[in-house]
Amino acid sequence: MSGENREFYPHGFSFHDELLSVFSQKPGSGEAADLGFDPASPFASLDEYMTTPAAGGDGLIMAPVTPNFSVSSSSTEESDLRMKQEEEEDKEAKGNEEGRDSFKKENKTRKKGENRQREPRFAFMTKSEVDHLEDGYRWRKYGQKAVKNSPYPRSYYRCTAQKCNVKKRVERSHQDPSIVITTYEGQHTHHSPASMRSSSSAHLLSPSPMPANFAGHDHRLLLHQVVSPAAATINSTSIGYSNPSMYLPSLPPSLPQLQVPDFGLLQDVLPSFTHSSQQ
DNA sequence: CGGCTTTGACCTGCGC
DNA sequence: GCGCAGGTCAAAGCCG
Repeated sequence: MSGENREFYPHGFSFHDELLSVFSQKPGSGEAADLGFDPASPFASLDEYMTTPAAGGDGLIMAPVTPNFSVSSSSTEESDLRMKQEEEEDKEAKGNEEGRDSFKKENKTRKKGENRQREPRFAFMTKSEVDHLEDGYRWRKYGQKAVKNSPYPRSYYRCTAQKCNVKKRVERSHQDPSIVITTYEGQHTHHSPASMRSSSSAHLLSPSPMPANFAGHDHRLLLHQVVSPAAATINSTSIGYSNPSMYLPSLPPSLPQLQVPDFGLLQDVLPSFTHSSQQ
């Protein structure tokens, strides 16, 4: 489906239009402040957190490409999304550690009052013409539901790899139909099939497990996309990190002059990228 | 024929 | 308890 794109992105990863914003949710372990937005933080909202570089922002990336675009919009949909994620964080914090390989049974047998096991979630918005963004993995659609207050349905995908329970939801913003909201849940237990086809880049991959949306992605491509909106002529995708510092401890020397209009060096936009601490 | 999408039904959680 | 919304299942159909 994206064979033509692999000429540019040999990982099989194709990008969609413009990277708008990236925000993540911490892995469900109760360590609320580690990777995601900390409800107890001094920031009144995730918006504020995201737009406040001083926050450190581990796990939260704001990388506007379009100067006019503001991730700090008061979009009710975005607010809802954040609220849901924060709620899920709370649930995760209370959750127990059970096997995750039979979520179906879990869902069907879990009684009210019990906390459903939640995988780490990671959501980001992408400006894209297509709903399902090519990310190097193979996905099987297993459901679609109409979303309240939105004319656009939400699609549910599951990774086709065996023993890989990564799921993702894809929905289009009703506020801005050009924006696709993708939520990944879980971690891949394997490498990106697309990346495996490219031995030249396979060494860049982190060992699994890794963020569902990121395994097999050369983050330099993201950075390149950030600074090169012109690349939108290629089908392009935005990428998010549950903890960017894990995967991009320092800027690759191959991209020494990354500049983001109005934001200076990329490090200034994505401070967590340059954090030396890793976890 | 295998893999994938579609879609209605079903289940669960939550608010009232 | 009821209704709503989100999430998932699974049968049927499509497609290469």
